[in-house]
Amino acid sequence: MRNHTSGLARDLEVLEVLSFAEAFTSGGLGVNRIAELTERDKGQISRVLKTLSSSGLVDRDDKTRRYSLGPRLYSMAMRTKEAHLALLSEPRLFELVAQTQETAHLNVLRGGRVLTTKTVVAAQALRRSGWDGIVSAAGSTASGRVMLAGLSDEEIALWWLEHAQDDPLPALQTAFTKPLEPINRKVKRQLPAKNLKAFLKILQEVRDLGYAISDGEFQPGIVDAAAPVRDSSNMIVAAISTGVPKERIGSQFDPLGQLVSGAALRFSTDLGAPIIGPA
Amino acid sequence: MRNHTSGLARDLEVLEVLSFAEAFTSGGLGVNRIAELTERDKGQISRVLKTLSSSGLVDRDDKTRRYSLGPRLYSMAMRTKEAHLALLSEPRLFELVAQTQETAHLNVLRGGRVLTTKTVVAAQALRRSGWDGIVSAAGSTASGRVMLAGLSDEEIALWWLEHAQDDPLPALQTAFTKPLEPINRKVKRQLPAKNLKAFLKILQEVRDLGYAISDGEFQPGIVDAAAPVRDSSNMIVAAISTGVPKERIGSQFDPLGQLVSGAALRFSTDLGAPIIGPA
DNA sequence: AATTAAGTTGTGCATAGGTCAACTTATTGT
DNA sequence: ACAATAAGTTGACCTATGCACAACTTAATT
Repeated sequence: MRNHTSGLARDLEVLEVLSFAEAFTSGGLGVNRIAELTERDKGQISRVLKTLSSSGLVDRDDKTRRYSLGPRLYSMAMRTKEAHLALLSEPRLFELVAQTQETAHLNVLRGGRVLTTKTVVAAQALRRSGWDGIVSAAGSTASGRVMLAGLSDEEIALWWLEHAQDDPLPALQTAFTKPLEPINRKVKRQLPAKNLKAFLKILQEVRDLGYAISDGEFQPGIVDAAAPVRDSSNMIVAAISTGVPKERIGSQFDPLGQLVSGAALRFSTDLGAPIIGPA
Repeated sequence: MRNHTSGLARDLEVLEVLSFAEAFTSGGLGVNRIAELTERDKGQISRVLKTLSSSGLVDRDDKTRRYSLGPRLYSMAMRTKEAHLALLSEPRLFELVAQTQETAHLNVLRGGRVLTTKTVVAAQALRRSGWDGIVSAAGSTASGRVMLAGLSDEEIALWWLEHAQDDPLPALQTAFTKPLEPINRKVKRQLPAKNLKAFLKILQEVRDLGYAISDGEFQPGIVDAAAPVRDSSNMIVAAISTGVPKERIGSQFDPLGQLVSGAALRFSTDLGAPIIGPA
């Protein structure tokens, strides 16, 4: 079968590059730099950027001739379902922060990874540039597991086949940091479970508990707890999570799990989820 | 001249359509509908959507086979927040300028440095052609201190270890533009505090006050005052600052600090920050 | 089960876009 | 100030891309 949209896919890489650049540079990137990073011809990149900027997805600074992500992107994003979820989740995340005194997140599942769409930090904390938009391998985070646990075993098996090998970080990010080296996909990552069977067993435990725990898997020394958020059709659409330093709770996971579960349950009812008794 | 990116432009129309639809429909649009709205072949639209959804820009509901705007859009937009902050801050900076008759800035923290992203100059100010884009060592500016004060002491200690030796000049920017050359760290700068302990003490004072003062540290003869800006997650995302010639206010710092605090607080509520009582 | 609608995949052929180079406009250095 | 170098834009050839149309597969409706 032929591809038929590889040109589009290539052009979208320009957006990816600009997205990463946003975090590291100010003032955007020039045509040449983008051409290098995407390994394409600068002439073509010049034309692609012209089109992208005429749509408003990227912004051109006429003075410096540099490009960065545009305002249209922002206004579009505000219309996504994730944006609504992020907005609506706010009060519940604040409640959770008040209870735990730790930073709380709202996460969604995208392919093999978990994407943080909203973060509420505890009063006296400033998480450097925030985790919003950061993705990580779904299988090794509490949030990922709690969302996967909502699937049937067959669906999980399919997911496993498709995504178990996904890198924990998007390949482009490393490509960006070391722009001259080819994308290296060899890096192995530690799966929380070596095989599907063990993974299914873990997810069964998650179902029984109602929440998931990650003991230092995502960040060393941090215990993460996550619970599922369901919408009005009782589908799991997101996860609420929070991370606590290991020394604060030791191995007393349950109280934390209960708090996170409570927050997720209240948010679910906000969204119109049916109230169900203890499963 | 030939067009060279009209295919891309056509494909971007799909995003436009989806963005438009987001407001009026729930559950997204199907391939056929999108093909109608864009006046294109449904086969091709099917393929375009596959590409767009594999990039995460659009989201496919496998159950209903409908497409809507995706989470990647949201995470990209979150990275542009800095740029939008600069835009949104304008009216509040103008207010502050009206009150102080001095130039006001919006600053963000980037690594060990403070970056000025927006400047509003007072009418009768000597034209310094703007500080925008200028970076300076975070520890020795009022803005840097006020943003660092939002961190816990442990996080500040980490920051100190990592960044206390950073040059006042924008190493990050050049490092990015010329990734192969080592960052030059030889330049010494004067720290406002010689050691971490003294620095922590200063930041504690900043917390108590609600604003930070820099008496001639940044520029000789200029007193800078800065206050923290918080977003809807209650996270400190920027600082508003203003500099006044020493002879204008002598050592009467508080009135200036109050003005800057007020401006920062109003801007914070613009951004949806929770209104909290005196901490 | 039959009918209709929605979505996906296959293939020839025209054209969009990749390559490379000439040109124009900034930036740097002497 | 000028030359030299770098960054960005435009031009033209030619092939791979993606469009049109249709065949096919899958889901919804009767």
